[in-house]
Amino acid sequence: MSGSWRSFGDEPLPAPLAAALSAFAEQGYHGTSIRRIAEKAHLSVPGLYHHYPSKQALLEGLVTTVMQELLDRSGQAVEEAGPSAQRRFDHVVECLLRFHMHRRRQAFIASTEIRSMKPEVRDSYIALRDEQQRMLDRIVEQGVAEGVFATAYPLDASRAVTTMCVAVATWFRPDGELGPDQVVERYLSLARATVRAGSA
Amino acid sequence: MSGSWRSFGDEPLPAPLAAALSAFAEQGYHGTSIRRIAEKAHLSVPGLYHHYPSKQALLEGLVTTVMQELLDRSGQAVEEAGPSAQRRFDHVVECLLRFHMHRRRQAFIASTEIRSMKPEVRDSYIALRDEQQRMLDRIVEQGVAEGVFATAYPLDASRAVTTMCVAVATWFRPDGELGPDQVVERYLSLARATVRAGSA
DNA sequence: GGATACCGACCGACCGCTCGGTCTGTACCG
DNA sequence: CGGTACAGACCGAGCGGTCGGTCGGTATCC
Repeated sequence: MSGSWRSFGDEPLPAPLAAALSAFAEQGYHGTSIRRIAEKAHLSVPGLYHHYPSKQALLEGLVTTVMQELLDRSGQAVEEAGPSAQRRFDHVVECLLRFHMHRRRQAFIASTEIRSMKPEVRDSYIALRDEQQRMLDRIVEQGVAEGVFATAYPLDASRAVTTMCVAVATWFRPDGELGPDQVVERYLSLARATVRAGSA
Repeated sequence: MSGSWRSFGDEPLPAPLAAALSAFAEQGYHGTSIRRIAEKAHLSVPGLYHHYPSKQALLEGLVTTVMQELLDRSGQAVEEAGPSAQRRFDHVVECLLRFHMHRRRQAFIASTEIRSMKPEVRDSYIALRDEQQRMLDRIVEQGVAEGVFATAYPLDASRAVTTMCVAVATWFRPDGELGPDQVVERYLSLARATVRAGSA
């Protein structure tokens, strides 16, 4: 379906994951006790462990699904954009921005709790994250090769653009003064400038 | 002294702070036990408490000094730049970049452990951080007013530039393939592009 | 009656922190 | 110059409490 990467019907997380999400976002992984998560999920501690085998499994359940979703949406966004580097770039950046506004807490946890992941969880997360970065890298390189982007440092610019999009998750608030569409407009303009896109 | 904001003679931290720094950087605040810090400092637990009254005091000792130092250096950098918005911008960005390479672990902890700070520590840290942001905000606004920066969104561009400079602390490695001077050259170019500075 | 969904009670380990000391100086007194 | 007084630096042992996780159940549904 066209543009489906743009829409976020808020399918609810299972109660234990939703509880872990809000607790981790507030206190961090190590700062959150399993009892606090159980309490937020309206469950006893053994009740919680009936659904998830460990605290680490809760973190894993949050971060692997979220990165996979981002990757899927980005793939759709690029595919829909067609061959133009400019359009591909715009679509991926918009996708990154919308994702980090609508999934802000999951994305925030995934990027800040890397240290708390056990090696296998961390490795698979980083692999997905690198794949996401390379997707944008290739687009910027394509744009530079075609002469539509004029940056002298394509890979650094690509990383910088990703960084500023990801950082949106740290300050965006649904009830803030800027709505998602305004943020997309502004940050798309900034991202284009960073790679020195031809248009204004 | 001219350019003193550029030079980082590595004055060593007191042993307990150095130990806390490396432990917090590896495991995070809540993921680090006081015993682990004591071990790294070659001290017993009571020996550690002889120097610092609490675990929180170690965190405070790391984050308040580091933000104050950044603010001091930025002030010097701006002052040395004179009245030109372009030169002021360049100096502050270079200062941010060099700081986040040379003080990367302190800066990383300060920005990632905000949740772990007790309210008074957090409040004073955030006040310093905001002051740093406003310093760059005013420069970008000045540049836009004078017509040397063409960005349509000065405050968003200013935040984006800060974000990409701060993020350098998360990936820069002293033994990496890019040295500090190269990073400054590249990111200064990116930062100028982001605010649409007149020069190439 | 088996599977699913839970819970009260509990476990060993570890948490941040403190108690009651022991050292090694160093300063001053006679 | 020996002796006393004191302070800073440090530690073994252990405090009350919380941690992640588990055991042995019960209630409910198909």
